Amino acid sequence: MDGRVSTARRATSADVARLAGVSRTTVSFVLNDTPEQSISAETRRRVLAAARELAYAPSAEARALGRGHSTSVLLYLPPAGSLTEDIGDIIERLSVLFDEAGLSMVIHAWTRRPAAQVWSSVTPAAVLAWDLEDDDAERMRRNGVRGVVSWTGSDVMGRWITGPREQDIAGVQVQRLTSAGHTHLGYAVTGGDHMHGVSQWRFEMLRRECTSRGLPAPRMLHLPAEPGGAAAALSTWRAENPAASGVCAHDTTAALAVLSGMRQLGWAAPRDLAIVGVNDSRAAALADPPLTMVALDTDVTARYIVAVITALVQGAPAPRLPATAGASIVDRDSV
Amino acid sequence: MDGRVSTARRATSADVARLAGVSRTTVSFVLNDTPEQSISAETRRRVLAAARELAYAPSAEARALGRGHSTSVLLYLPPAGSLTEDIGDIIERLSVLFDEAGLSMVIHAWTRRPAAQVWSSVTPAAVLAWDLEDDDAERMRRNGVRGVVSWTGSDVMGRWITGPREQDIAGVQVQRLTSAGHTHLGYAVTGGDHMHGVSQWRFEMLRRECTSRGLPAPRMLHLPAEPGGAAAALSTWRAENPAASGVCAHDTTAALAVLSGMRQLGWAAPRDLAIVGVNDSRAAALADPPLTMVALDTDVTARYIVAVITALVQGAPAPRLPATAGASIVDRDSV
DNA sequence: TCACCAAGCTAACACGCGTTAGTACCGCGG
DNA sequence: CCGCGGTACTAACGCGTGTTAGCTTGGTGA
Repeated sequence: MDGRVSTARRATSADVARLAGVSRTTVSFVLNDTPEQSISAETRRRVLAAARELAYAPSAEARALGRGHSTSVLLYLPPAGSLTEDIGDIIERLSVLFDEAGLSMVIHAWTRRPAAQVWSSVTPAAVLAWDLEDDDAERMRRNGVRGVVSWTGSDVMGRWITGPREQDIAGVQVQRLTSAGHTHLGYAVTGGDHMHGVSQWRFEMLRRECTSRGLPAPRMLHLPAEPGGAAAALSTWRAENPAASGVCAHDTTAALAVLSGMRQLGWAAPRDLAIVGVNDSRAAALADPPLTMVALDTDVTARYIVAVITALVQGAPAPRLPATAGASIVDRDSV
Repeated sequence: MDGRVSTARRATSADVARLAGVSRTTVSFVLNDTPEQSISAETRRRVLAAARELAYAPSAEARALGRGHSTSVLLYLPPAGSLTEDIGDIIERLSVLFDEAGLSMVIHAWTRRPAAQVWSSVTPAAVLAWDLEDDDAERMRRNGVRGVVSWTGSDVMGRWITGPREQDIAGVQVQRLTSAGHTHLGYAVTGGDHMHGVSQWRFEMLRRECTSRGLPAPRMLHLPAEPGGAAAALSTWRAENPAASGVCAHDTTAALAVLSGMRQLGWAAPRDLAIVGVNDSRAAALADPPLTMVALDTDVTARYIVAVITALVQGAPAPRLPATAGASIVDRDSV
């Protein structure tokens, strides 16, 4: 119950040096396996033993200070309310992978206050943002951030990350619906989401996919989050687009909202309307009927993001998108 | 498309000093409003102007190096897969609040590798963990971490954070079910979750709540994630506990799983089984029937967590739990 | 005139690390 | 005996802060 502050001081490389009876420099050479330096086996053994005994771990701050940039990656969270299960999965994955790459992930919510103050607090090696203005990106670069990557924005980097991915998603969705005989499609999204970059981008990809296959352009279906409103929005949308028989939902919530509205109207899926959602989740699997979803391979996606960022941090050319696209269909009963 | 590295160097306090025509020390005095130091109005003005012109932001690393600890709070993520919508909300809230408190939040996934190496990468001022072993906590304290807080563990700090909260949740759940006439209750949880500290802890709280009200102890209902298995588990559970008429679900997924199993068995909620879930979500509101849930006030919770941690970091006594408990019922149709 | 004080500012150190430029030692060919 | 090269190590610097001790300058009382 006490708020007592431990006075324990963590071990420094000087402590290790003292215990091993060598200089601090030698400790650094041993622990970093500095090439072109010859250390006798006996000395190396003593240093390692001392380090282990003191549970020595180098200070990231001091290291960053010397090198000029830290090993932390600043991740801007998506707009409020969109930290959902699937995004959570990717973040979890990213955390592990960055860890393995020797980087640590710092998370900040996306607020509109002067960006400088935010990244000043960490001096990140790279910034991974959900959606990034061009001038923000440029300002970050000018302040020494080595990698600036956005998931959805107009920055070139962004397309590397999610652009092709979004295209794959749209492709899988349309493919599944057309193979079931649906040609007139809709794009369903809930709440204020339709204003965000992600859904704009995905809607655009969907449009391109449809025109490239010679299908009519998809029709936007904007649903409120409450069940009652969903039914109303659904019936007016059907009245305006009588031919539409299949809908691509933006996420699990949108798919569930469509389902809920249909239930109120006495419609059944897929008989009256077929649904393909994006980002599989437990809620989607447990819905009635269980939802057919496009699953994003979070591991592939996360791995690629980490590969791009580590490359940028090291000044190497960024890798090309992996061949395995990472978007696959999970067939259930809503198509 | 180029991975070019910007050569731009960020401004340091020395740059500001040069531009303002004063010493670096004076710059530091002005920018930190160091008390007991007298700076002329004119000098102060020049320094502030120079700092603004250069868009100067102090280096967090250098500051941390001097002070001995950083301003970052290390947040251990819950075990894989449990980063759900509501937890996401809290994390989002935490990020904003820590930001306002001048702390930055670093996220690490919970892996079982030597903890030392993890927190060495950030030298955190505090650690906020989902579940923490006592010896891990002690080791962190010894290594200079000022605040060690766990959400669910046996650490005293943990009880400050979520202990009373869990108790409130259990209280609200039981209250709602008993007021609807249900006295024989169950506790539903999915997947491997029943092994984790959170659900153990909540089950325990539920048990205490029931005995304190003179009700029989709740019966654990463990559901697999797939719909089919849910139906089977549900019917054997009912066979073993024929009197049980109400169930407290651990989260949205558990509530949906119960619902899905009931659907397969031809049961209807609340007629055949009443359900109260925890942590309201959009999926719960869109279920059939819409689920009655206990909503955790994420803002109150997050605010309290931040208050405790900032107090610990500053060496002040931690505040008492706020009066508003932050757990309230969201009435829908499953009770 | 001298001592003294406050105001306003600066030199210099510490923080913990990586790294460059060295130093001491030793064996060996000339 | 001298020079040379390789091995094994160390002194010292810089990274950008915050902070302590001290330095000048001008004014004031004795």
